[in-house]
Amino acid sequence: MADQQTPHRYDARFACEIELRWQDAWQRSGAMRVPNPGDQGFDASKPKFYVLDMFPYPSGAGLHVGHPEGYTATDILSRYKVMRGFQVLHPMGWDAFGLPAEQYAITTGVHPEVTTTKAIDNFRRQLQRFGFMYDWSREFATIDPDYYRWTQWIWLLAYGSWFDPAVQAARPIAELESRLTAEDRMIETSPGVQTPWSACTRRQRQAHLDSFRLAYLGTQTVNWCPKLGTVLANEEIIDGRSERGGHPVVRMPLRQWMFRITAYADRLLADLATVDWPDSTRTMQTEWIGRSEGAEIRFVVEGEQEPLTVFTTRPDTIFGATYMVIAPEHPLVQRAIERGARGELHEYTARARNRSDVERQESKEKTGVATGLFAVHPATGARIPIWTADYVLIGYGTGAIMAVPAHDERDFEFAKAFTLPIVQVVEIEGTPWTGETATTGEGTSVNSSSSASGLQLNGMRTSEAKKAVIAWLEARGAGTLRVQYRLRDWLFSRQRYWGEPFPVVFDSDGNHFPVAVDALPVRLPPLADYNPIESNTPQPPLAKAREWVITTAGAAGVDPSLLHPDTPVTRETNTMPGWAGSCWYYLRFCSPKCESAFVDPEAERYWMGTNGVDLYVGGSEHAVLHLLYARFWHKLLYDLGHVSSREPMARLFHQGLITSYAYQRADRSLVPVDEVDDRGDGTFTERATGGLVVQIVAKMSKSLRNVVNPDDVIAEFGADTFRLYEMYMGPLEASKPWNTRDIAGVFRFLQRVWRLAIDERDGSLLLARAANADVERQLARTIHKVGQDIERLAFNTAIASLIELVNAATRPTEMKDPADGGLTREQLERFVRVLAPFAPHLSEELWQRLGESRAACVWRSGRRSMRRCSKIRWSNCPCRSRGRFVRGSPFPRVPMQAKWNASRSPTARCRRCSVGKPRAK
RNA sequence: GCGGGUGUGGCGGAAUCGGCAGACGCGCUGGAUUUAGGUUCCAGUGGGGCAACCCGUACAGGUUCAAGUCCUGUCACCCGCACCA
Repeated sequence: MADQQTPHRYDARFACEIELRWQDAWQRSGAMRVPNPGDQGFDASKPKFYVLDMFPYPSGAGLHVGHPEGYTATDILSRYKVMRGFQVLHPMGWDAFGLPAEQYAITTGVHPEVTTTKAIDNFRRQLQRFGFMYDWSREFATIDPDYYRWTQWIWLLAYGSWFDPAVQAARPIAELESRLTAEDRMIETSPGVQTPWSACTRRQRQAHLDSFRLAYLGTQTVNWCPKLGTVLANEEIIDGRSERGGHPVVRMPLRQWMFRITAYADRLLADLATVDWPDSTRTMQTEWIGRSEGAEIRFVVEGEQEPLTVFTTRPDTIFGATYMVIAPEHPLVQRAIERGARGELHEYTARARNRSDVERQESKEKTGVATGLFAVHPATGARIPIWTADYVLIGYGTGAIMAVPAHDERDFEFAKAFTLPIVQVVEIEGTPWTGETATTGEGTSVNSSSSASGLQLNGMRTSEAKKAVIAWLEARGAGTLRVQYRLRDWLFSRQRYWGEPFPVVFDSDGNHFPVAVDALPVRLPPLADYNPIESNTPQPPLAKAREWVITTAGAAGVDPSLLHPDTPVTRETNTMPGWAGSCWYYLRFCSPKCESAFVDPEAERYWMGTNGVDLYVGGSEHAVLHLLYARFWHKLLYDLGHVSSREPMARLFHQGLITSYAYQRADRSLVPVDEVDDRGDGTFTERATGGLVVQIVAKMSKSLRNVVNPDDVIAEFGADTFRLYEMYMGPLEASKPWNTRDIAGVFRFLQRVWRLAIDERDGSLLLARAANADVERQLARTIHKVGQDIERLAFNTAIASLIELVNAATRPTEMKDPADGGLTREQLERFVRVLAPFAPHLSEELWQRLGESRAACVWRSGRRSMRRCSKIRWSNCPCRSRGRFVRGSPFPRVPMQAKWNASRSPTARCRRCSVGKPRAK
């Protein structure tokens, strides 16, 4: 607190006062507005820089200290880039559809829009208090009808498109239709029946086209989460439980809207090489897509028309296939039951179906039942039994495998459990075959020949044998090369209320029809009761809005040429998942008010350019889900000519998690932070008992009472200190513990800055009469370093060098005349510029007191000559005598890179070293 | 189990290219200023030793004139995936 002697001290009250004043001034002057091409103030000569934060889900709990971490980083970079002459787009908005608001509505009956709007207002207030340079005129939320209108529009675009394998890109489905008409192609109208296009009924044609749409209605085994009352995408499930809430998930077949993301698997994979993203994230996406090359092999099944098709990555081990396994859900199981298999089979498949994924995860013990069917080995002609077991998944490959127990651990375990034959067919160097375990990996084929079929693999390397088998299979029509992905199509329907409605209706026969683009948005109807409808088949809450659901084609906005306006129709009652709005928001920020398109093409070309967003900052928890989905939508838009870059985000950066300290008793139970005393010697005690507790690092959580509220911190130190503290904690990408005690350090730094320039007694400027040469050199070096550090997002070291500079320039107490120390007016002006991106309010205040205006605040790098360390260029001494450094030896920099040779040997050099001279700073 | 990452003082961390380990901050110690506390300023602060010096970047080896940094192995923690054929 400022006392009588120092009324002009930089304390929390004063910091808050100038912060609010400047925030208001920036807001009123429109300093944060960013013009678009064609707008007033737009300067086409300036390069653009688009920096984006992952927009938040505005929860009722308000801002968390984790939010401002990334936002401060991007704000510093934005302010720096503006000073460097860039036109910077740095927007903010709200990812506002989602489960928490809906679940709150279920318990309280308050409409999600009410709670969400309130939460948004609170988030905006909190963010504005940090002085972030967001262009608030571009703000929007995904729940705004003006926004979700275009989310629905993009969905219709996918609905009206197909993936043309010839060009590996999305094309309008009308092109496919005209091609079918022109070529009068034969299409499959029912299993095994081919009909020429011209002879097909309208229904048949429609069904055929529907099977190609990128957004399509598919019956799939879905992940139903009873607790959440909705289905979930594969990506939203971790260890058989919902990512959100950790509730159990069961599998059931359901007709749902899907996205054909698998069509883009290869491009999503290949283009990862073109972006500047963290390796960890690219690896995770690569693994999620899970491309594997192998063969599809068709086995003849005794007494069946249809062959059994399997997928294997090791076709070379075909001679080691001693049995087959099909998933319990495989159609052939049903055939086996029909053909009179034992009751055991029926029992097993029924049990496997009901077994939740959680249970499946828990026990990996192999179970299974023989189906009684036999397949014929294509090379040897041997009869091999077909089993069913739940270790084979219906969702991957063909849901069937040829089991090669000798060279696959899972098959080996199963063969041991059911005493099935095991035949070694690969010899692996360094891993001798013992028959005790499976040997996996590549090697040389053995026991792999059959004179009858002419397939000879013995002696071949694995890669060679694979090719030979595939060629042999293809020649006989018994199989082919195949690429398989782990990635599945994206389940896009949710049985929720608080999401974007699908712009689609159904007639009484269940045919679907799109809502015309000019009838968008399809608005979410209000509802009194948000509870999910209890039912065996999942029923979305929207079904309760009966007047909305039951309507006519005309009222719903279906094109009259598709359906007569009086036709009774029902609306789709599923809604889109939370990811929908975040898939394209970065595009809307380019022209948030555009009414004629989802994005204004000129604005899109300017801000997105050919590489997309220049820097995207957000948590690594979105490494797969959001970032994969957004890339998919972007590629779809790219194919259809709506965006100009192949990838949405050129550079990606994940800020680390801000954790907190927690305290543990000897029995590992946790003690709330506010019940612990620091004894100051690195040990901690529990206040109530006096017992020793151990400090650990944990996520902030209510139960540990270690959650830090940004509002409280700002009230105590000001926003500039908060910003500086979070940036000074450590590397941006690292996870680091919040330590309230450390904030004082950066607060004191800002006080020193203030005291350096301002007399605390009367508020007047304190300026040095003449520049000190050492301080001047350090200032030049600091400006250079801070610029470099900002570019590489190393804010912690940038701040450290600012502190060093201020420490060097600080006047000692005993100095009588303040003009003998500190910085000159000109030096102070340069210093304020480098400080400004980090502590914008304090800097602006000093800048104004120096009589300058913000517009003139450009970044000026120091003169190179002034950055040199000192007049005598001392350098690192490579000289060692008996393995020891000899200090203080002068040594030119260049030869360090040069090769060492005898004449330059350290001993020779050290003879010339002048030991004992001081090292220059 | 597989893949990726991280291990540096009492604490957060620095060392960008293989070149004086511990910048900067917290905490702690001492001093000056102050009636006092606080504030501010100055100095010290990896461990051992009176010292010169010795030891020190998870552990064990290796490469190199030189290793926190590169290589091999081990351990611990974190993240992702997990019966994906």
